[in-house]
This record gives sequence, C-alpha cells and structure tokens, in this order.
Amino acid sequence: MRVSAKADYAVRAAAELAAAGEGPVKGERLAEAQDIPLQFLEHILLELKHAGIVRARRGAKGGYWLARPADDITIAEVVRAVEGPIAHVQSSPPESIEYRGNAVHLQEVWIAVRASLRQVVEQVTLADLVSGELPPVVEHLTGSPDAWVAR
Amino acid sequence: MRVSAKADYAVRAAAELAAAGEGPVKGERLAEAQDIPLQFLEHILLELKHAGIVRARRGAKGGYWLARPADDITIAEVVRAVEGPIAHVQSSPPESIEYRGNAVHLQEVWIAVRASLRQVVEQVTLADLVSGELPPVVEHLTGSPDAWVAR
DNA sequence: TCCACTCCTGACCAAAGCAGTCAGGAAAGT
DNA sequence: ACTTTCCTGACTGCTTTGGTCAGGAGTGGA
Repeated sequence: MRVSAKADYAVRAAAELAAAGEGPVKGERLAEAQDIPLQFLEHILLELKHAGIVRARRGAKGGYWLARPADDITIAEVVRAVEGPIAHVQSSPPESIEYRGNAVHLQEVWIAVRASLRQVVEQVTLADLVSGELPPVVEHLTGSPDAWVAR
Repeated sequence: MRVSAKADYAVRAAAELAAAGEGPVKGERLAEAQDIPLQFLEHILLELKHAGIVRARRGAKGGYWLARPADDITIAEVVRAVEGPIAHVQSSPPESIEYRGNAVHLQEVWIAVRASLRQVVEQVTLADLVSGELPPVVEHLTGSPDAWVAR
C-alpha cells in the first residue's frame, strides 16, 4: 500500500504544468523545479502523453503542456496513467476475487478501501493542488492531528 | 497502491482464527480452509506471532490462536504486522516529505490518502469481518454501486 | 539547407521485493 | 522414544522499481 516514486513524480510534474498555464514547458525545467532525474521524467511524461493528459511538441520552443484545463484533471487520473489501476489485491481488482469460509466479507472491506482511496484521489484536481485549496473531504481528513502521525 | 498476497493471506488466516474461538488451530487446517500454501502461511503466522497478534503451541494438540479477543484486533494491525507501515510514499511516511514549488500541497493530499485508508482499515475488527456486520463507515462506502466497478 | 534543440523510444541494468520452497531444529504431548 | 506441530534460516525464480544509455525523429531558426 505505497505510492511509487513514479506516481509521485508524475503528480509533481503535472502540478508544475498546471501552474505554468498555456505555454510549453521543457522537460528540463520540470526536472529542475521538482528535482526529478530528467531521463526518468521523460519516460513518465511520455506515459502521461499516451494517456491523453499532456501534449508535447519537439524542437526549439518545444515542451509539454496539459491537454485539458487543470481543474479537469484529477490526481487519480495521473496516478492511474503511470501505475495502472489503483488498489488491487494480489494484482486483481477486489470485485473479482471470491473469498471462502470466514473471509467471505473481506471482499467488502477491500472494496471499501478502494472507495475511500478514490474519494480523495478522484476529488482533488491539479488546480486544487497548485492553489492549495483542497476539497472539503480532504481538508476534513487532514484536519485531525493524528492524521499526521505515523503508525 | 496494492495489497500484497501476504497481507491478504494474513487477514484471511486471522479471520479463520477469530471464528475458531478458543482452541488452538493447526496451520494445516488454516491453510486448507483458505487455500494458502502451508509453508508460506507458517512464515506469516510467525510474523503475526512476533507482532503479538497470535499465540502458538507446538506438538500434538498444538496450533495457533488469537492473543486477544477478535473484537479488539483490527485489520490494520494484521496488515501492518506483515507489510509494515500503511501508505508510504517513496518508502518514507508522507509527513516527513518536503515538497517544493507547485507541489507543496501534495503532502496534504498523501496525508489525506493515508487517513482515509486508515479510516476503514482501523475501524474493521476481525469480529466484524467474520460476522459480516461491518461498521457504518464501511457499509456506507460499499453502498454506492460504483464502488464495485473497476477503473 | 542545415543545424540546434527538444521530445520519443527501446534496450539495458542493478537492486529490491514478492511469493513462495526446502531443510532441518526445537518444543509438546502420548 | 516418537510423533506431531510449530520455528527459523537459507535459498530461489520472477517481477517490479528506479533509474541510465544510446540513438532516432520532428520542429524552428539562421
């Protein structure tokens, strides 16, 4: 249950693009702004492009930009583009797993886990992220001090 | 963001122990009941033992049982025992990561992700799991039909 | 036309994690 | 003693992660 470096990088780069607005931004600038290895980042941006989240142009004056407005792209989309489906169990989606015996209701638990995850990650857009005005659901969750302590 | 086979197995075995009540249950019986490779399961049970979740006795009439009442053990505990901390980013806890530039608020998002995850996984006990009477939070999340569709 | 610049793509790589298996040892009961 | 069951470490094959390297291809400017 962890977020990979790749997903983290992808969201950070996307945030940087969201903040940049219209003009194309060079990969190198993104890499510097977020301190991400350039060559690795290029692969990530390529995946984002294939997913239809960013566009790109080559050559001088080239670079990357968002394919759609920043308030229309959620973090979930970005993460899925590079990590595939969120919240799989044993690499299959929870709704397709059949549990036996005393574990039959475990499926519902994993479904709930996925739903709660989605609730935050599908709610926050890139625009929210750069502005810092996160949706109420998220504010509420981060509000409690013990959301901030490890366990 | 996936649940490993190990964590899934651990919870299933724990559910089986919760249902069994007092008497020690052989590893073999657990393995059969939940269709888990025996030798792998033994390693898992050992970790659960070290975490203080189960107890065990060897020899004839030996087996495993829960160290505490089933309504006092959450799924979170079981998962943590075998997978370590839930919801890390790049293998460090979200509260210890410093983001720069336009990604500064990403930390709050990951914190919220973790909190929402905890909300379900720390709420459901083994007793809930075997009885099928899941806490309201979970029922609410699984209630919506689109919690059950993949994306 | 040619060149510099930037993205695009595939191949490769080391290290770590995952999902187990194997072999044997150590307690408990009979 | 002997069987049963847990306990433990070592090992293994495979996949994923987090990159790097090398070169190709489109774009704009001189």
